[in-house]
Amino acid sequence: MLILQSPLTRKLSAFVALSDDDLSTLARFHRRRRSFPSGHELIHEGERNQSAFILAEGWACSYKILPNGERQIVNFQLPGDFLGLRSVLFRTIDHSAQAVTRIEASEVLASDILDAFSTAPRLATAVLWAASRDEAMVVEHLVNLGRRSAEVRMAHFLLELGARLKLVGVGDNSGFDCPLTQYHLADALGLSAVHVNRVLRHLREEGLVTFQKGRVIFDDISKLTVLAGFDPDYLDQEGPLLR
Amino acid sequence: MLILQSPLTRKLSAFVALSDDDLSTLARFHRRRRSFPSGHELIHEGERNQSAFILAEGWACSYKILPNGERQIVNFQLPGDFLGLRSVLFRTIDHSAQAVTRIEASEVLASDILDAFSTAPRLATAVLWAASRDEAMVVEHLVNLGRRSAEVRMAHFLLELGARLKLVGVGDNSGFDCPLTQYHLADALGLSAVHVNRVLRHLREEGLVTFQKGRVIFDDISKLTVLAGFDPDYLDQEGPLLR
DNA sequence: CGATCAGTTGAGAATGGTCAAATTCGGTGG
DNA sequence: CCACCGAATTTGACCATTCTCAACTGATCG
Repeated sequence: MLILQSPLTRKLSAFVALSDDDLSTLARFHRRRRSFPSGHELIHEGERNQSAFILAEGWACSYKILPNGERQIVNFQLPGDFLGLRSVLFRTIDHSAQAVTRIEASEVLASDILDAFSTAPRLATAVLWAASRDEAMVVEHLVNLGRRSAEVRMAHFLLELGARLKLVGVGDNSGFDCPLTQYHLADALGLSAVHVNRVLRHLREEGLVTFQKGRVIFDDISKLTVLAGFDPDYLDQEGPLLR
Repeated sequence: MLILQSPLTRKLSAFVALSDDDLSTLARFHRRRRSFPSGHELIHEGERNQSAFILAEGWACSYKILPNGERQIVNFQLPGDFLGLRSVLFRTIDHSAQAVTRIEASEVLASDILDAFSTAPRLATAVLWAASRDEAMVVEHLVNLGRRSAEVRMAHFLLELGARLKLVGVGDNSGFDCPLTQYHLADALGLSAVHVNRVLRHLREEGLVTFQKGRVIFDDISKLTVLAGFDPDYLDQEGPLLR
């Protein structure tokens, strides 16, 4: 039994009860662990045979660049999340990913993952679960972009980030430390940086949230939750589904 | 060796070379095949222990309804696509899905899929691949909503739909039959139905695409592709990745 | 032959974008 | 400690895209 678990192991264990064999296979994913500076691009859109990464420490984001140079951030990754998992199953990768803060990440080769799948089927199921959870977040983000106003969009985004961080054990209902700039928010929410600033000011003046100096403070989380139409349970997992 | 393959089998075979065992496991997914009328809701957001479906014939869409009653369509499903795959791995399903046309679909229980995973690891990999392909489409859609103008968004959407249908063998570069209403387009693209109408008129007047009477005609597909910044290859798979 | 639903069009309003110019803040070198 | 630099944030004025409301057309169907 391992005492010190990686964030990924902790996450997957919340879904499936993993055997010792599964755990040691997972441990092998963490051999090539390295550190990358803030801003470093780990995954390059269009690259072939790109390997994936498991984030162990820090924040990252995945995004696409449009022909006109604009950027759309698809999601942010926190410790325990995969980076570029789709590159394992596709010849070329369809998005880029970069470190938001200085990060620690383990490189995982496509063959590592595919081999693990054939020998450890429960692990395969667990990884599919993790991928589904990612997709659920992307879907929620898509709804956010398609049908919510800038203000509600921002509120929803900050609440979701807060919920994710709470699950990982960082931050609580009062707020969280947040290394994102207003440009990150703009690129994630499909807004201009100028408008992000105005929306943040308005939310602050209404006494709902404060985003300043690398910290998000939920001044009135219940009002904010109502405004955003946010379901606080949607990422929650009430104990392992598979035993 | 089966002569008549299901659309799903054909799709998965484009990615992994499936053994006869895999194929017969896959065939078992198609026992409970049924027909549903246009508009029927097969998957209900918030439901527990919801089963999934494999679409065999017709078009469907998955979507979320917001507190204010607005709808955001996340994706359209064509023959060979899964409906509600995430319900297999989550206790409650986070979106709804309904038939756009009259459809034929096979109900698949969560246990069918999870059992198949433990006995047929290649199939597990193939399903993860299909899920990743779905996610790639959702990501592209997200970028569409976040960073493209209504006109470019529409152009991109119609080209993508055309590309998917071409892969399935329906339609070609000249156009395709399309059962969607302008309301479907509005709910998918995050626009009002009124604006959808204006955008379609403009694209038609510019001689780029015509969307009328259940048919999409690419009047000038190369100009349209440039306008949309569309990569025609992004869904393409050049022969099986795993042998 | 009404009723209904998808599609069309116009006018005015609102949301969010662009451009340009401050201002603040965290370093960094002297 | 202080002056200075670049990056991030803030604000104002004006503009563009898209929405809303409302009315009208045309097809289909019982």
